[in-house]
Amino acid sequence: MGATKTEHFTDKQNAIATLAKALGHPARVAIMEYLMKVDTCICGDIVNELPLAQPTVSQHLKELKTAGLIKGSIEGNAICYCIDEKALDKLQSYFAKISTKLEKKRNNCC
Amino acid sequence: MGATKTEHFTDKQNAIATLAKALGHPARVAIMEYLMKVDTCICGDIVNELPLAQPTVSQHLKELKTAGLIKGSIEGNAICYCIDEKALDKLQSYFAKISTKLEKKRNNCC
DNA sequence: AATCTTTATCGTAATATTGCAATCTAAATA
DNA sequence: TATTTAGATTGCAATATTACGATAAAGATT
Repeated sequence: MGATKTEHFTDKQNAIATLAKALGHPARVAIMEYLMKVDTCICGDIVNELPLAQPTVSQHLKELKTAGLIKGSIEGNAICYCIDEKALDKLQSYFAKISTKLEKKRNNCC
Repeated sequence: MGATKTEHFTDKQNAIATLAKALGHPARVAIMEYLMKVDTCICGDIVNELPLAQPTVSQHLKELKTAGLIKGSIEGNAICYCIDEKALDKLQSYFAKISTKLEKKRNNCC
């Protein structure tokens, strides 16, 4: 088939999967890291930072935006993209929670 | 094309992307959560927990294993899967670091 | 207004992913 | 040894992703 059976899983599982999937490509990780690095949100320039053609970068940006990881506001004829902290907080607290749980168990197995 | 240009990105970016990609499917998130939930690592049963056929689950397990998120040891004619903490630690510290950095900047933009 | 600049969208080719039925493998047990 | 059981592998169909050339849209600049 090829289509994910999202309806069989919980909303939370789907939400985490969506965020993780959005970061499941090195170009998108690179974009996030670039947006982190520049102190104020830079407009444009992302294309020059990446070894990919402009339409490809635009597509990756769209996916990050759809997933809620970044937001973009129009700034003249350029667009100002920056990180949406809410989504990253979700991921951060999710993995923090898991790490805490794992700590408690301390290798009950394997 | 369709093939990711991994060679253009840093090892670290590729590593994070690989881990994120592995969690980019709700079934795999569900598997991880199930392995978290059961106190000791249970052998088998994962198939019964998921709304997917056995070959499909087996494939998802393989992907999680390849990404380094879980490890499996043979236990008689069953297999004992459990979470590999190292990979989760990587993700946890990655997002923790990002969150700290974002905190410092406090919405310089947008 | 004509042109430039920046970003999005369309169309398409190459490749990857998802899912399952059928089948195989190997240890366990009858 | 024949059978059962747990899990992997194979093969295939449906769908998704990745990448880019060509082109469009819209504000900026000349």
